[in-house]
Amino acid sequence: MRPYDLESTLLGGQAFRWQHRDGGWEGVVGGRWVRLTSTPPGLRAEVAAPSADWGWLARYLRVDADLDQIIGTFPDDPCLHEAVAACRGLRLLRQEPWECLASFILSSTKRITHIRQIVERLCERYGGPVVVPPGHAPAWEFPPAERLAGCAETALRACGMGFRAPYLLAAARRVAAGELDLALLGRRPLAEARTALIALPGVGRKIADCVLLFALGFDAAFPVDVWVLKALRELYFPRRRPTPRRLLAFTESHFGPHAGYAQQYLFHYMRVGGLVAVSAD
DNA sequence: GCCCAGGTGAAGC
DNA sequence: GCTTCACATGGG
Repeated sequence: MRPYDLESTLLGGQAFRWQHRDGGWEGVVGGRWVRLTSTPPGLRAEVAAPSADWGWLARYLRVDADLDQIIGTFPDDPCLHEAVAACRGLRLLRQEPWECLASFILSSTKRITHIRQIVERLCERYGGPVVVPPGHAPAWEFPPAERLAGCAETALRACGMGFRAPYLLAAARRVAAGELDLALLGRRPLAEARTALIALPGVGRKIADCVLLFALGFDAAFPVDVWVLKALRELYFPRRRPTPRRLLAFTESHFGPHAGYAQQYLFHYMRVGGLVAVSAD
């Protein structure tokens, strides 16, 4: 297996439930408790309930993704190569669409640590318990849309999500009612899937692209948040500030078919402070 | 106390 | 079309 960096992948702002414990990463995938450890050149997974087939985990971790091939499609651009070199083994996950959508609805103007807190509170209160190893602290699944659709807005607010509560509730109701079929979106063209997501209140281009990229398999999606915006401006438009329209056109044309991977490398690179050294040159 | 956070929607030029 | 601002909440 090619390099797989669990820390930058699991804690880098794609998913919000993984916890570092005793040298491993513990989380819940598809209602199953999992503990992952890095055992170069591979990964080791422990589960609490017997599992005959590991397809669900391989799919989530995208272990079949050929990282070298993907990086090979990036433009020949020194800034991007520097970002890639700085976090070798950073991967994209393929998350459950509902969990991903709900989590990113909660993400607007929130720090990653705080998003994690809100999501965990939501799971503790409304997610069913999952099987954990004997003696292990309890763990919960991510609450299904049907469960949250039945909650009062005030109950959701009590999880600390503030003005995002009505947005989460509206999304849960539409998914639970079958008016929005997230699995189906993954089989539609990117633009169509994006339009369907943006139709939800509280979901704009950025959150839609996160869901397209992190859950629905659209590697060309390119979420632009404050960090990536900063990276794009400093690296590619150092002189004058581009209009949002022009910036969008650039992200859609410059980075290639796996633009979303490039985005994640830039995001991670900015957050660990790598760009400071580059722009100081 | 003040500032800001993996944004969005509405209102103002 | 582009810019500005409110929107809850918690941590630095």
